[in-house]
Amino acid sequence: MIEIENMVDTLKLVGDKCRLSILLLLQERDLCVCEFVEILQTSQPNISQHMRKLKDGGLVKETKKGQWVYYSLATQDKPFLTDLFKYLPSQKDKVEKLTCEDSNCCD
Amino acid sequence: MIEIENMVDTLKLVGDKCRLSILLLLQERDLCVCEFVEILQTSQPNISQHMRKLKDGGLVKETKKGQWVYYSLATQDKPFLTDLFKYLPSQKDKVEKLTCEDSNCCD
DNA sequence: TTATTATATAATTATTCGATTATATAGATA
DNA sequence: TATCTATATAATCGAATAATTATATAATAA
Repeated sequence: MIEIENMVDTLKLVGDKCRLSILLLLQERDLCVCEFVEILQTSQPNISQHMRKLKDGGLVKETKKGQWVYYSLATQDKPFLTDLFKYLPSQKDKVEKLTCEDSNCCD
Repeated sequence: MIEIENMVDTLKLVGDKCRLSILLLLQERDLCVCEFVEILQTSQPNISQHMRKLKDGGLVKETKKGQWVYYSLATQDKPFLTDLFKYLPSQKDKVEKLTCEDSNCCD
């Protein structure tokens, strides 16, 4: 059983188009900031600030690899989120279309 | 499958302590505005405005009975909400403690 | 009719929030 | 070393939001 206040905090985090998209994308594979920038068509600082909120809320964790920072899902302790994600469309195509993979970005 | 935008709209609605509490309370039984005011310890206009948002978002529907307006859940078409509510504590005790039921309120 | 009760609406205020812009940091490379 | 790249942080701005206060509406009761 989850306290209402804790649930509300998490729902506020996922109740944003950019952050919810980030979490769905991370279901496909770990991604770095520049990849989110490309897929979500927004600025690097915008992504960085959303990632900080998600990290503070315990929804993602980060791993530094050289100059890149890879983010991964940390929602194992929040099965209600996994339930929720099942109702939302796969972002597989978006991750596969990344042009980063063809260039010298993030490797 | 639900569009991300639609999901975000609904998550914004439930990502508020007062509104999420209202929805959980409505799982027990239909309630009128004055009962929410008593249970949630807030003002009547505050409840009314939250109810309007929930109604606009299609999460509740209203039934007028004399001078009272009873609200009920309208989440049959949103199973992901029913899933979510399962993780949250029952509000049965709060509804049962209503002093309204002993007085001339809401009958 | 007038008064009372339940609810809704409008106006206001304070706060929060998402995005942008500018700047800083830290690692990689020349 | 100096420079370039990826990311983070800080500052600012405007929009959205929750709550309060005041007022309106609508049904009931006296």
